[in-house]
Amino acid sequence: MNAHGGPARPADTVLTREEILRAAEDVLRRFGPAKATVLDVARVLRVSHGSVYRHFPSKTALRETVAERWLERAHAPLAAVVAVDAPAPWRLRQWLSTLFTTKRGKALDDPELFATYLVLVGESSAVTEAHVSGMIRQLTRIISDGVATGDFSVSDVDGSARAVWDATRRFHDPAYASHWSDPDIDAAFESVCALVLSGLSATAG
Amino acid sequence: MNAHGGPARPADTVLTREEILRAAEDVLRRFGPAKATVLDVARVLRVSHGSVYRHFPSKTALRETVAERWLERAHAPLAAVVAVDAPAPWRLRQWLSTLFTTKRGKALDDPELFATYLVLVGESSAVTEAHVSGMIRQLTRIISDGVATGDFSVSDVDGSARAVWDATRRFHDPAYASHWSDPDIDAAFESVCALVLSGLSATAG
DNA sequence: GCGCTGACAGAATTTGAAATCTGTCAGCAC
DNA sequence: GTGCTGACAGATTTCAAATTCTGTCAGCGC
Repeated sequence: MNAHGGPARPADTVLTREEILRAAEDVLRRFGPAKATVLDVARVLRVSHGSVYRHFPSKTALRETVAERWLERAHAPLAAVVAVDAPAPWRLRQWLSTLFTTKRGKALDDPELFATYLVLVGESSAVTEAHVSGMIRQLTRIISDGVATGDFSVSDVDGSARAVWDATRRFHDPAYASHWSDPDIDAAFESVCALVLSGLSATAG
Repeated sequence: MNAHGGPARPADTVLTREEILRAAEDVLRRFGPAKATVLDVARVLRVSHGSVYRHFPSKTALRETVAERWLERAHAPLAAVVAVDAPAPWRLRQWLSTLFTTKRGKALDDPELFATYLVLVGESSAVTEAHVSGMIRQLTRIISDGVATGDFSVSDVDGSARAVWDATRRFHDPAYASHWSDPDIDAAFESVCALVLSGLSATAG
């Protein structure tokens, strides 16, 4: 830490995108989304704010990139669940449960930081949409595996993946974060999970 | 209409709760939730604002009552679906579809008014909670009927009703109102409906 | 007595002038 | 040439003064 509270940075080194992103995360964590300014980021890095604009075309672009990185890091564990060698129903339940647990953990562990990233992600519909497509693609893979093995029986795999995503929104949509500490949230999650899994594996239809 | 734009009111009549509620709805429609004041309501009725406080203990209580009435009126058609003589799966689908269509209609027909009532309802968690319990009670009735006739097979009727409510949130939670004009919203609704109905009627599980 | 009024205190909101920030760019230093 | 600076215009945000609102209540008129 230096006099400005920012991380020491070699004075005779070129400024990198990565350094700026780290400083931006730092400033956002400390000041929150409403107060964090490009000037603050530059101050932490001990450069002029003009230098920041050599690496990012706008404050918005910088914040979008920070949001993107956060989403990537937060959901990294999910890809592993998709790839694991296990029955599709188990993987689906595991995937949903990991998604819920991870997000709830972040929300309850540091609510302020979570709220900050919520704002950032909410600012950029493009980033959100790309991220959601990725999530639904993972669901599609699990479901189509299940159909191949006979564990699942659905007519429209893409539609079902979308339906699973929508049906479980209460447990992954940050809009509901304030309800994630309800005492009966785990029971509610189990009920919806059971309903969804039963719906996919139904022999009737 | 009089000089103040409010409905004419007999000058030599006692002020009633009902008149105040109607005036409040009028003012909220015209000025929106942020600008509507008790003084405005009194102005429309051509009385002093002290008179309004003889019938409602606070501005909050007045707004809560307005919100309550709106929820009641908006969801009146649903009770009929619960009571109709038809197979439970049909009734459940009809109930969900009516809920979605009605709300979407209100949201798209007059977005400003819808947003106004959204704010009012959001202000009072007590009103919301009571309303949601009522909705889930209706779901419970349909599902338990279905279990009795063998159309549905679930171990926990209350839990399933809650799960159906949660799984269909994207189509009735006003937080999603901005997505209700998406081009593929009907397909998404059908997918979730199919998943839910299949999940309830599953013979496996 | 009964219903209503209107003045009042404290709380909340509005307003607009001052301060700060975003984004650009000519020019400096190496 | 390459990377950085800092002054600048226009946009946005802040802050405190002034207005408006909420909730109460003594008292008026029928």
